[in-house]
Amino acid sequence: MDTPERSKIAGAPISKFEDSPIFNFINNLSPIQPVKSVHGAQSFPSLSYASISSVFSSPHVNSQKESRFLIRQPSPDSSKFETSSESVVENNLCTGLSNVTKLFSYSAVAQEKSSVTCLLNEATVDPPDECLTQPSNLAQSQYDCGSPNHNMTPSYGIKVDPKINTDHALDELVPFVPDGVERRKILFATEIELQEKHQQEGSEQDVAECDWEDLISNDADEMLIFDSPIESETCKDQDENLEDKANTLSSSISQLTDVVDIPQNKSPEVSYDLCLKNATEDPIVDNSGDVGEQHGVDCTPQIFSGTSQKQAVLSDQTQKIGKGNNTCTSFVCKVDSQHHRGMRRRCLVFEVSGASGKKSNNNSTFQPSVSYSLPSTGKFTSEDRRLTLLRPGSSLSSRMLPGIGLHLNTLATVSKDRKVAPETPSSGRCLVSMPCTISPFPPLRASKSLDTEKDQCRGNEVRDFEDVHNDSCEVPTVGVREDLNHSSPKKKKRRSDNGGESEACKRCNCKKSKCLKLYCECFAAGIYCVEPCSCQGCFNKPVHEEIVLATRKQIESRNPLAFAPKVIRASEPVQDPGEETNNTPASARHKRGCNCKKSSCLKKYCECYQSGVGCSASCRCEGCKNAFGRKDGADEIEHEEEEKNDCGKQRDESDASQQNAVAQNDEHPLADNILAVSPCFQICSPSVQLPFLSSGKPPRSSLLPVGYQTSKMRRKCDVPLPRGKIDKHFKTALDDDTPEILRNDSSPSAGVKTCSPNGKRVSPPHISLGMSPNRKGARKLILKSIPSFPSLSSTASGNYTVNYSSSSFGSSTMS
DNA sequence: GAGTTTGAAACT
DNA sequence: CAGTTTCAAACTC
Repeated sequence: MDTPERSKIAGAPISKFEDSPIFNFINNLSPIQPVKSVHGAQSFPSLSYASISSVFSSPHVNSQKESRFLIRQPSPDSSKFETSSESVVENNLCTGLSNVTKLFSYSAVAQEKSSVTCLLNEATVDPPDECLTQPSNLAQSQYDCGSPNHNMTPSYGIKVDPKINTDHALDELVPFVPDGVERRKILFATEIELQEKHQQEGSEQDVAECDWEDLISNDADEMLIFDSPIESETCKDQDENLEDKANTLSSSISQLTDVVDIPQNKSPEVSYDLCLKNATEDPIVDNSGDVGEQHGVDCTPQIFSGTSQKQAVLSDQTQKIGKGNNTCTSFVCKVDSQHHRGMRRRCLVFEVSGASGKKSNNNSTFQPSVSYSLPSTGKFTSEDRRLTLLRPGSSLSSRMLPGIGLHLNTLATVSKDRKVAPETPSSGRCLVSMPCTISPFPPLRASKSLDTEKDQCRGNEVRDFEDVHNDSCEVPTVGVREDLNHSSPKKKKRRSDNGGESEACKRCNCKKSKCLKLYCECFAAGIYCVEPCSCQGCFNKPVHEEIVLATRKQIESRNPLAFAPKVIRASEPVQDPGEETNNTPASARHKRGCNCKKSSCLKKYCECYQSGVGCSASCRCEGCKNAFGRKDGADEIEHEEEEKNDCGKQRDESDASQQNAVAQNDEHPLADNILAVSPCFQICSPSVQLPFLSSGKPPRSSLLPVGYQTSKMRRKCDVPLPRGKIDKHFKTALDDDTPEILRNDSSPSAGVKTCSPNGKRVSPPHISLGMSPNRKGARKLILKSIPSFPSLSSTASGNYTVNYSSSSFGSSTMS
């Protein structure tokens, strides 16, 4: 907390670090050379500041997540926890160890590459408060790890990661140890020296740093509140119980650890150093305990990050342990119990982030739920986080992310590489959630604040994703930050919540479909049902992933585009990056069109209206009065009749799109992103502030699949729209001989009609999954939805971030 | 909160 | 492909 401690950390710990095998391991693992680490150390203080801003500026999802995980990961010390509960989980995950290791290594590399520092990443991810808090944590951990530049961070994280060390990387660790220690020593010494110099040189900076630290310390204190002795005790008790249960399982793990010869004694120190914040702030907390908790916490994400199968395995293990019913839940619970402290940390962080530090949730109790300010349900999954971040009703709300789910999951499963958000399965969505999908949205939101309630809701969803994503990937996005600031840790609310938000956020309420049919919004959106859902007999949960996937497959077999976004963007991707893409919903059209007869397309019964798009020729509606664009071509909204001359409906559509775009472009980052992305994105990004949206949640389908534009619609109007921007977009779109899907997903104009004239889709390849790299749109999709890297969620998130930035910024930033 | 309306999804 | 049924959301009271 206090700077003095910091000094302590900087100085005293060194020996400990050196001694710790983890340290050695980290040193060995980190591709980065010690020098960098030193640099990082120096920069660290300053970086912390800069990082915050920088974070906003540039989100490096990958690095963040990874860094965060790495950082948080407890030292091997907590042999108990690790061996017991975590070890079990880890064992299950063992298969994934290699992956994890790769990820870490990858992350390390990526971090090096990425300018963003770990701090930044986390900062971005975490709410401002969190940032403050984290800095202390990170400061230590990260600091130790390396410069904020990230150079060291990755390696550090890797090293730190007890799991890897004990479980997977044992072999690797052994060899690394020797060098690492000395390196670390040198690095730390250098860092210390540098810091001292730095302090001397820049008194001002120091002051600023001190202030910052003070702030952090303050925040930390608040956060620490959770760490009250009582909590610690309870946690300990729980931990003991868990340990007992897990002992059987852990025996094998302990053997592994023994083999590794990781000095537990030292490990605590290391963990302490790493977790400086906790340790410093919370003297009460046992180092080992902290470590263990951290492990648990940290590990969970990693575990989750693993494939669904892995998750399942984990869940099984956790069940054995005996804590939660659901795999996710159980796992989470276990983690919580075992790693209360760690959870607390995390929770604190999240809370801070979510609540912007406001809420300390008060959870006098230690339970993670509390710490996360999660839903009372006790689920801890990403959803919870999402909830906390999300909704709050506050501007922030968070993300929907959770949802990202199945489809996302599917994608994830398809590309195992993407890993899921670290989140636990409990939150199905979160767990399953595809980090990738998530990541993209956050930026959107970030870029644009969601004003409308629905938008918020969507935003919440998105945020959820973000949160999840962030949690896993910790993408630093300005928007996220904003959200965080605004967001209260409150759980996301659904329909129950009043106001548009509630609607937007609401989940399904299926009673007979088991949430395995398109009736179910969650399922249709490709996300798992979450707590907020009031569905009955729901199978759309991570636990039933197989069923869900099978069902999904079945449905897709009937209709390949069943899960594709229902709305297609009319506007094409802006040729000029500078120009705004008219991604607005208005420009979009419903893939199949509506069939309204009584609602006149003026109510949400109408999918077009619900999606905020005008009716198109594909609509079979009667008495269309769609405010977003009539089927006949007359736009209710400020349609410019002049322009209509060009192309009847299309023109109208385009007009509407333009107008809407003009009005909404900024407002709806979603449109772009969403369109580009998959339905999942839709969920995430509902931020369009359409009137209806404000009142209600945007239909998940509302998001346009990027690639699909109704070719018919466009072709009908060969003539470019009168308006330049739109015209441009459309031109591209119109030109398209190439399949629209391929052309662009994200691009507004690219929107191709997914639907056949019949209204049934022409099945374009799944957006998320495959996309030919050739096409811009496809490429974007790939980037967004699919993590290029096989790596865990972090990578995926990173990809998304990139996309996001591009999409949010009009694709100015290219992926 | 219950009931009705609506239109998509699913089924035949 | 059309008609019907089922379903859940949207809406109303």
